[in-house]
Amino acid sequence: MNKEILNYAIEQGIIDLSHIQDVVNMNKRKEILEQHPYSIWESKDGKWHTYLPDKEKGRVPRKRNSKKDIENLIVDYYKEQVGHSFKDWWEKWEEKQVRYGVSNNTLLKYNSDYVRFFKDGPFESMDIRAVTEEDITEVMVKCVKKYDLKEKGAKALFGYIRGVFKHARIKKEINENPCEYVEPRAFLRFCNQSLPLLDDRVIPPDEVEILLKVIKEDQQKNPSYIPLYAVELAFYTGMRVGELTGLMWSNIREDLGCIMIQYSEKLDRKEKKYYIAKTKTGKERLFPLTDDIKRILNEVKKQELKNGYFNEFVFSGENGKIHFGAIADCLRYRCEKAGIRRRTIHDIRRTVNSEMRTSGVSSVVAASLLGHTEKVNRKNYTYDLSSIEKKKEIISNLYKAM
DNA sequence: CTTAAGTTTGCATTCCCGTT
DNA sequence: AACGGGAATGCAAACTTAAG
Repeated sequence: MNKEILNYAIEQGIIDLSHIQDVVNMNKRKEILEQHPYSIWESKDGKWHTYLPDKEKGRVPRKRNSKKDIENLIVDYYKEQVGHSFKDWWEKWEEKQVRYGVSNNTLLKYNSDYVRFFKDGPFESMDIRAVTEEDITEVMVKCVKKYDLKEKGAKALFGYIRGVFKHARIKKEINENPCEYVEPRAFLRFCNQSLPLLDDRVIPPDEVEILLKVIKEDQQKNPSYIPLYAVELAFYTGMRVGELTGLMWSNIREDLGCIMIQYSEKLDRKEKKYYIAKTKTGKERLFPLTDDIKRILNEVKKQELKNGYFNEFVFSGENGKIHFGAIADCLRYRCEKAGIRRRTIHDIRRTVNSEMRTSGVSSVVAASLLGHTEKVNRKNYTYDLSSIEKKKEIISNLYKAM
């Protein structure tokens, strides 16, 4: 509401501030009663009943003469907890994280994870001073089972809880951190242990062939649809999707015979704004300008000039530079069209690397081309794509040199 | 480990084209 | 010109994974 209108209404006595206070209190009361997990009922003798949470017994019965009295009891109980609940300390921890400078994207993730794991759950209203390592283990086991969490997910969730308790410990709300007594084994053993299949990570050669064919066909049919060229370029460079949309014409260094992969387009999900920043590792890298890449870039430039899309960014459409969603979606629809399972730009990245590695390129060179460390290259990007014939050849030659 | 980039999912919106 | 159905494309929240 407009501030002047509000002030005017108060001055004129149209709005009475004391009434507003009443409304706030009523709402707060209503809110407290709504989140109370136990029902409120009247017994035959006209008495009113409910339970209140209890850290030892779990819950304790309570009885009063009227509904109003029992509600007052509940409201008072929860008011007592104010400032001490897990929820309150989560908020304090989050505020601290903001002060320490976490990004908006991370903040948004914290919030969505809170809703997912804690909202309306038993943990959020618990008095943090009374939470024991058993309570935490119990919550962890419940969440692991409920959400079928993998080990990483479970560890991330535990990381949140530990962070909140650590903060509470530093602020002297609690004397020791119960998380220190939690045995991760107790919940990790319920984690989903399944590993991703090879086909989930890399695109097999026959599907690469089909996709490139579909892309070619669509380029002929709809040559001004720029994302098609970006997907094609991904197949030749293994670039990250943000790097593709962050690519500028000034990065195409014909003089050096290479592409300077320097920027990455990112999205601030809170502000809903795209921005250009450094690549994920913060480093620039050079990628050779091959004939295929030159061909793609020339076609892009030609189409953009023809349609009036041309600007400083390599991949631009009628509304200016395109965003990574367009490239990801473009690939998705080409897959559907080709009748193969959905693939992502990152699948292409893994495929490009695995092709290099299975044909004998060292991790030093592959990692340098893709812009990550050798360790990351081995851990996340190297999959066996060699055919059984190739393996046969290798095994046949095993002792030839001796 | 924590931080944040990337992917998935499920619509919403726009485009296209044959039909009224 | 308006309609309508299906395909293509765009978008955002929810979820997974990469990488320091």
